[in-house]
Amino acid sequence: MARVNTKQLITEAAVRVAAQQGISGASMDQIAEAAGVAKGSLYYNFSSKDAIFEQVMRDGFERLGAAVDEARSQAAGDPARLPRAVAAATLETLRGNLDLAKLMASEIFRTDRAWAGAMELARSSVVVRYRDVLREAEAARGGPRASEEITETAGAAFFGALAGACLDWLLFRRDQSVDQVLDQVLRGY
Amino acid sequence: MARVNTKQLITEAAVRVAAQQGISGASMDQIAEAAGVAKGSLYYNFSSKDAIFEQVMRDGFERLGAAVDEARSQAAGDPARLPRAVAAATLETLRGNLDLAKLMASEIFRTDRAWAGAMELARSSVVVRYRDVLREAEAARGGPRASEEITETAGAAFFGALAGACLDWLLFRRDQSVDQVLDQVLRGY
DNA sequence: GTCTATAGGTTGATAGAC
DNA sequence: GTCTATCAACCTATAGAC
Repeated sequence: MARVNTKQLITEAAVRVAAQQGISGASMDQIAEAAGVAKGSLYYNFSSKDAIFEQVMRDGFERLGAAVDEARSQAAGDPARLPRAVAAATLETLRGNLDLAKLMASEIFRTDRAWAGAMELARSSVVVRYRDVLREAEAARGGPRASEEITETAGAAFFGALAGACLDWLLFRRDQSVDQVLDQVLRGY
Repeated sequence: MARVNTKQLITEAAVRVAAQQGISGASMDQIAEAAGVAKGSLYYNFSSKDAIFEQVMRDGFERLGAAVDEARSQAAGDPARLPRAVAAATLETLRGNLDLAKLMASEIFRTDRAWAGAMELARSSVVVRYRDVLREAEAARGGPRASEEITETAGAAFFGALAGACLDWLLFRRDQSVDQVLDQVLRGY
């Protein structure tokens, strides 16, 4: 067994390299160098380059889903403020994993990758979580009609608004606080 | 002079190929074949592969900006319905250029490309348009405070919500009408 | 489990005929 | 202005030593 988790060393290096030049632009040589291992070790720990990035994407959505779940359980008693709590947790997670967030943004609508099926499952489970958050908030404010009217599409829009504002913030206008960004995103939610 | 616009033939083919396999995955051989010209003609009309995709991105943002401008001028007399009019124009434009929309989504937050500077300018001008739409709508409904409180970040969030919902719709759940998607996205705007 | 060396295939770009 | 032919560079993946 390895002294450190070589698999994790490799996926973290893959994220760093791919954030700079995209997945196709990230060569196995560069990933090996960034991870501090030989290229042969990449192929011992993963069956292919695709397998590395499938793991990267899986980890990313899992992390995001866990952050949303945690925010939901913490704000369970106050459904009116649930959207803001979940939005804040999302922004913090993306900020703490900026390289990964950029990568996920550039891959989320690609249907050609070898790992597209696995990614679509993970993406869908996150979108459903956002949909449920909007439903709970609507129910709490006694919305006009039953919350079944809020579909996955609304969840995708909420997620898109968060991701779009967050990356605009972190990449192009960093001189804002989290609360300022939240205020801008949540006008209306 | 060529009998048809070879440059346009090439950029359109580049969009089709790159929508399937990404920009890095799109080879010059494939683009030439899809355009129905020889590879040498690619290099006669464009200085490099990067130059082709810089033109592609420029065209995409220009098309989107023009659609927003047209919707704004048509809805000029009714600022309360401006967001929906602009949102509808955005969805229709993305739907009519789905390959290009996928490509733009996967590139919009990449800062490593040779054409990143040009793309950031184009992206910013589109975000400002959405911000202005939100400001006009807020002013029309006599919003709590001056519209200066609505920043580019809100514009980026609005754009993100539209793009996120639209691509979720067109790629994963096509069994919806434009109006249904608009209803989901605009809850709150 | 990690390493080095190399095979095998693809790519972006150029040269020169027509 | 478009074509064909070709090259040098690069990349993924494998083989085999340690």
